[in-house]
Amino acid sequence: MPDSTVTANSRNQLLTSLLKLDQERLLPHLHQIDLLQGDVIYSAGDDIEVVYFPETTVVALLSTLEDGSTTEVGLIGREGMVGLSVFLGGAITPERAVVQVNGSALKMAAADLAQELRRGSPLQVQLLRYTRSFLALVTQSVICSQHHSLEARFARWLMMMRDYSGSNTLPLTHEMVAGMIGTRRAGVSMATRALRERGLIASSRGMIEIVDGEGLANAACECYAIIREEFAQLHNSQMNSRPT
Amino acid sequence: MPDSTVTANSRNQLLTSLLKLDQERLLPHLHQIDLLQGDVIYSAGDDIEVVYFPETTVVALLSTLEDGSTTEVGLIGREGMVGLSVFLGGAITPERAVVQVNGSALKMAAADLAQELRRGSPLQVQLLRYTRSFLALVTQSVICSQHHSLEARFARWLMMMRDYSGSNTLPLTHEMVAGMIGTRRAGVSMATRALRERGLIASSRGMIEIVDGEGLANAACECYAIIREEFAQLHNSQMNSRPT
DNA sequence: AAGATTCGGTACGCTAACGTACCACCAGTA
DNA sequence: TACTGGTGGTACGTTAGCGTACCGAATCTT
Repeated sequence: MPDSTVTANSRNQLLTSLLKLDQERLLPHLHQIDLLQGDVIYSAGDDIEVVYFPETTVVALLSTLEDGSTTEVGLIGREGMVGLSVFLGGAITPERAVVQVNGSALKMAAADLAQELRRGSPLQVQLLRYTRSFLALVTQSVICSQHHSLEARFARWLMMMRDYSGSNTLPLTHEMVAGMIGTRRAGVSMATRALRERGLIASSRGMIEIVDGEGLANAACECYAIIREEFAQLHNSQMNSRPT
Repeated sequence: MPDSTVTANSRNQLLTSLLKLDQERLLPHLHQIDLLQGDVIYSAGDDIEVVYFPETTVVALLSTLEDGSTTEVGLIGREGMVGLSVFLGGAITPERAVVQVNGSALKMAAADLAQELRRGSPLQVQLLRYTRSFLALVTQSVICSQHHSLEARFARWLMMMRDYSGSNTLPLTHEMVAGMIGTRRAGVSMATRALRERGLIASSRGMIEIVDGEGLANAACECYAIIREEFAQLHNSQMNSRPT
């Protein structure tokens, strides 16, 4: 597929919200790439040289402590960009970015993004909005990890993964999930059993399937609805500024 | 004191990092105000009509759950601005903002800020940088509240309050602290006793005093150093772009 | 000075989650 | 086919922190 169709067909909402004129200027700098689950896009402390606009892939930002324990602090899908730090005026990223769901993204050199922003691109406004939503997501995670039970957080996380990936079938080991929601592997196993016994999910080796989405949403903490609402608003504003 | 000296003398680092030219354009829109501990600047869901540039005051952003429990998600002092949402393209704030430390701030109508930004002010770059640091603060809080003990988080919080307020003597009730770090009042009382027995703090009714700052920093979780480093970098970049 | 209110110290039982460990099993590989 | 590493189920003792409650002391009010 020729590069010239990349942006027009892109499913990344930051890009599609731009005018044709602006999209075409970005085109030569964008390159499609397929990302695989487990790919490490950035390690903590890396210089960011490339940013990514997910189309169908989903990327997690992970924060790591001295003792090696990790927690996911944010998910990024087609509504956003991986490498926000560049936009926010920093060269390095404080978190690890790991691909959660196989899929496509468009990549772009950080320098090209910086130049595009310097010329006063409308992308600036879109990125500001996105930053707001992303900040809301992280903010909610603070109080969530403080006050909500493992099971409720797990349910929320599964629902969010479903929304981001568009699939009820998630190829995940308990170990991976544990690293995301910041608990032990054994804890995830127990939560999985609890949710399965309530008829909300099914699971097999390396695979979790959402059987009853509505029920799972109810099992999730309030944070799910709050975040969903925030990103629904972002989506609307992105679509509203989209060229016809 | 006449308004004309407000900006030049301001101790808000976002403002002092600007060129005289830009400062003078902002001047007519800035008004000094004294804030008192407990003042609620925004309630959750409020339309933001005014933003604040703290000079000596410290403001906390609080997130609240359905059951009424709260947790602080960020502190804002003279390095930043209260009302970031305006900058990020939103009109409403998702969190409550409450004054923690008596002091001065400069306030400005949100509309005036928006206009200033529309004209391509250098303030934009400063606010982007600040957003980056603030996001780093919130991000760290996610993993912190997930993995660190009450006592360590309490120690970190005290140290941050010391840094922000510039005073070792903090007028705080246990109840207030509990609302900040997201626990029970009784938990704060116990943590206070533990830290006092270690000779790190002293306390009396409505007052906590840091006796051994270095020791308290050691008692705090690693998050303290990480956040401190992030804001030290912000401070440097703010000072470097400051007019001579 | 008396009364009311806020604040802090402390205690009790309880539960979620931890760290760890062991085992069965499934899926590749030799 | 047997071996091996990754995965998930489950269990045990431990603990941090919860919810709640009660009381005395400090402070404010009148």
